[in-house]
Amino acid sequence: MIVPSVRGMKDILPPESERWSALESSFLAKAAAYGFLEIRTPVLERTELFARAVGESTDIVEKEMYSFTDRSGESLTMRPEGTAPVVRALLAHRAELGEWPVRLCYTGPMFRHERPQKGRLRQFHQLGAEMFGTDSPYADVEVLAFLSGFLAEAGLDRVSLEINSLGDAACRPQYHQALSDFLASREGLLCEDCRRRRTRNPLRVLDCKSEHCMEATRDAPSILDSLCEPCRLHFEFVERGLAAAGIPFARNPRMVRGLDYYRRTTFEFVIPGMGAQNTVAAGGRYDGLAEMLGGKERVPAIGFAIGVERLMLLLGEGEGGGRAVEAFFVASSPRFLDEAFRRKMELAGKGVRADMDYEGRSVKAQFRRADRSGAKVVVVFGEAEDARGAVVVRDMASGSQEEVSRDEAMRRLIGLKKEE
RNA sequence: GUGAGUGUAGCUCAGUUGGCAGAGCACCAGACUGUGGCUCUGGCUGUCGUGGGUUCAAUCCCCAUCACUCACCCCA
Repeated sequence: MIVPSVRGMKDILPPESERWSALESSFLAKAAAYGFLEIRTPVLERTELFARAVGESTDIVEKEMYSFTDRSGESLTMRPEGTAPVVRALLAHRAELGEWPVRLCYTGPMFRHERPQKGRLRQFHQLGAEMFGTDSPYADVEVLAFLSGFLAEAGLDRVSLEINSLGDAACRPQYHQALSDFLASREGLLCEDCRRRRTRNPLRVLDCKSEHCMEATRDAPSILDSLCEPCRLHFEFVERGLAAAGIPFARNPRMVRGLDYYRRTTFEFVIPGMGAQNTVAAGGRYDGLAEMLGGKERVPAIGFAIGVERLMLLLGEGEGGGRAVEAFFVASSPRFLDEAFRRKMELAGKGVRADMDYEGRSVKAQFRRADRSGAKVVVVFGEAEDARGAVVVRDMASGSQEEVSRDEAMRRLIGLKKEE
């Protein structure tokens, strides 16, 4: 009985793994072009970090964290998201990271104990970026331009960007109160879930998919109408910036985020008609988080995360990597295996991939394998040529072949690689 | 956490109203005793997810369990 893998955790096999690597490198390259350099933080953090950053009463902290007590009695948690660890690292290494703004990005696995579903796993992966140390809405526009540019370059079309503002400490409480009062007046019309949400997290009611609730909240007060002057100006600046950058977007005053730390700008890239998990990337501004985590100074910040699995889903199978085999060596007799093997190793050392059959199969079978391997040429080590120190080089596409010296054959194969 | 569906050869699936299981593809060998892709011929492979129960007998019925899928919830 083989040991099964853990629920919701998947092996990523070639050639899919090749596409993952390619996606990650293109992300890091794009990030570098915008000034974001990679940070690698531990997968494990103290549970307290997420409890404080993400919010005690969020679903993530309440029931989705992989937490355990380690041998020293400390409660540790496998990170459910990437922002809190990066902020923690920023505060710990403030002096080493240079002047504001500090731009960091990351890639890696995150863990949440949810019921697995299409586009949702227990170990999933994110590409993320965070920009620290400026309140300027230019930062919001920059981060969105980076994200939107990356998604487009990755080959994603049909995405739409939705933006919203959650206000700040000055205006959000008033809005909460206003919304709460409104919902109280409509209590009877709400679904069971929403009645519960009404007191705990009123914003969620606006996001309910139930038709009754959507109807009942049609004329609910909008957060965007309740913003204080600074928040309103900030939001409008971001909108103008996006327009100037040629990035299409839509306001969505009902957009809700699952983490408590967001302030002001929030955004999501969604794919219409992709099923339940239609958010491929999301983020927002979190100006208060550094202080919540014990930072002495205020560090305004904005960032995003992209769901790699969801992005891969959208990009489809694609061509998929896999390294092409340049040449396949056929040994017409087992006594040529040594020679063929030595040549194969020699080519590998030069970065050329050759393959051969080690099992002593018939020439016919070796050719069949050569064909399937996709090799451009087959090199035959045979009796007749051996006396002359030569081999037969066959072009698999055309079927033409000729006899050349072994050294010449090697030179050609190395040349073949260089032509690409 | 809730609900529904699925789980049979490497892959995609069929199947028996309960009697120790099949197809296609793939794979292997052969159809010229050094040469592939097409065609033809032959061949190999399964604890019928796992553990119990009912039965003379279960892959097919019952219970449990695990995994996967989809939806809800929530989120990347």
